[in-house]
Amino acid sequence: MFYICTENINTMNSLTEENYLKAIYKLVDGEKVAVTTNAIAEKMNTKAASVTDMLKKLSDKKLINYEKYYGVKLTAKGEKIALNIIRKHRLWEMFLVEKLEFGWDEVHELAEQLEHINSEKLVAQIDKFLDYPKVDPHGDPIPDSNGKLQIQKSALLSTFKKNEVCMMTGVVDHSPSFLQYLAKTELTLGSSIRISDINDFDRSLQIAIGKGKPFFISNEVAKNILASVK
Amino acid sequence: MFYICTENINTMNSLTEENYLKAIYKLVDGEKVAVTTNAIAEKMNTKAASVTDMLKKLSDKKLINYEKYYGVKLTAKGEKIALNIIRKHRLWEMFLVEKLEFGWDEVHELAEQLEHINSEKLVAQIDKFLDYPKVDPHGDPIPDSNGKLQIQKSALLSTFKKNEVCMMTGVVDHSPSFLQYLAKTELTLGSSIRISDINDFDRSLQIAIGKGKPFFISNEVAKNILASVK
DNA sequence: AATATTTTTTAGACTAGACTAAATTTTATT
DNA sequence: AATAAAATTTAGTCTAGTCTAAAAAATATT
Ligand SMILES: [Mn+2]
Ligand SMILES: [Mn+2]
Ligand SMILES: [Mn+2]
Ligand SMILES: [Mn+2]
Repeated sequence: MFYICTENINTMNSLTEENYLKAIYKLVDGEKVAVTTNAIAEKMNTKAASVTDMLKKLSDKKLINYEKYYGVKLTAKGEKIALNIIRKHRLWEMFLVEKLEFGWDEVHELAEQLEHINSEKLVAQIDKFLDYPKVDPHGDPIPDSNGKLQIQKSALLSTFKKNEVCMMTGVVDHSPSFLQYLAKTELTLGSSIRISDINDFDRSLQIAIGKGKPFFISNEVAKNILASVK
Repeated sequence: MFYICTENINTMNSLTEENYLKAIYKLVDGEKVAVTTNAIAEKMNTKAASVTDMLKKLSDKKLINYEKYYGVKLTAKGEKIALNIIRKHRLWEMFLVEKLEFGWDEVHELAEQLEHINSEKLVAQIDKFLDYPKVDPHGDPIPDSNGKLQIQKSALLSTFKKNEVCMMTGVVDHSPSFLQYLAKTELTLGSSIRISDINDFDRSLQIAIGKGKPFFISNEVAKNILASVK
């Protein structure tokens, strides 16, 4: 049993407020625990005192439930706004990669700007233009216009066993350097990965993509790749 | 003889600073006169006192030449920044109309937001995606990446004579209501217009588009349509 | 040339969002 | 249970951008 927010979320929230809501959403990450002031401060690259100020404001606007010294949770409305920003972020990333020849390693910062553009029609049309994609260029799911999110059940590539075959569905680390590294291999979203060997000592893997020739990846890399059983 | 700015314009200017520069550019409008504080205040929907504050700041940044009580002119660098914002505005309008099924009457406000997105590559790719358009959906010229503007020599439709044939190249009034009115007629950019009659009393026109049947437009409308001799 | 009007600038105050330093509350350790 | 450490909030300050009211300069009118 859970509640759905039917309120109009197209109210005026500042760019800063939107970023705080998004940060809180990402810190909650499905778990039901309250998010701490320090965690938000770190994520937002700001100081705890600034966060406290903003929490009061968001609380006044009924976008979060805030209890002093305890922590903070998004209200249904706050969560819906956060999901809408994430929706826009991921649609823009998809647009940049699919239509404007951007690499998957160079879209995030730009999407951080574009996600704050305020136009329902624009989002709807971009969505249509891309033919309603379900995931973004990094394999992250795109919330629908109601803020509903398709949860995908993937596991870290490092948890698969020898001779298993799986499909790459996403990445954990989104840093340009990691994405650029992957771009130099055959590891892309949708790749069929066969684990041909696992090194007992360092947990590094020998893998093969489709019918390609096998190559090595470190455990560090394998821990940052998401895959689903085929 | 005139000077070209070769300075890097990709410095950090706030959204507000960008809007002031654009407002000043539009108020200069080719003429060499200085722009007044009150004119800027009116265009920016703000008060003269606020304008004075901003003029000091832009002057410190060497983006305008500001003399107290006299008025203000853009420096070469200030003008280049203004033209770059206008370039982005018009490219975004074109993108919205050409690729996302927006009407020409509903893109301006959205472009006011999008023009402040900061990414050289994004602009270059949108330009390429649109196949390097020369004019925006309203017939306004799109500055190139160096800030060079193709000046088009058009005249008001109200200045043409009976039986003359011309081509519609743009609009003076950009308001949604005027654009929506035009959208209901056959008057669109590129339309071949023949002036079949001019009413002496109220200067209203009887015109025909291509081989279409003639219809009337008021002098008020004719004064807001730009056309070039065919 | 003197005076009135308009335009522009200055002075002082406000808000959003940030910061530092100090106070308070919570949590961990003895 | 007392004390130390960590987390959080409060208090006070700062900047960008806005405002109103008053002062100063420029322009128009007599
Ligand atoms: Mn991203
Ligand atoms: Mn992404
Ligand atoms: Mn426009
Ligand atoms: Mn336009």
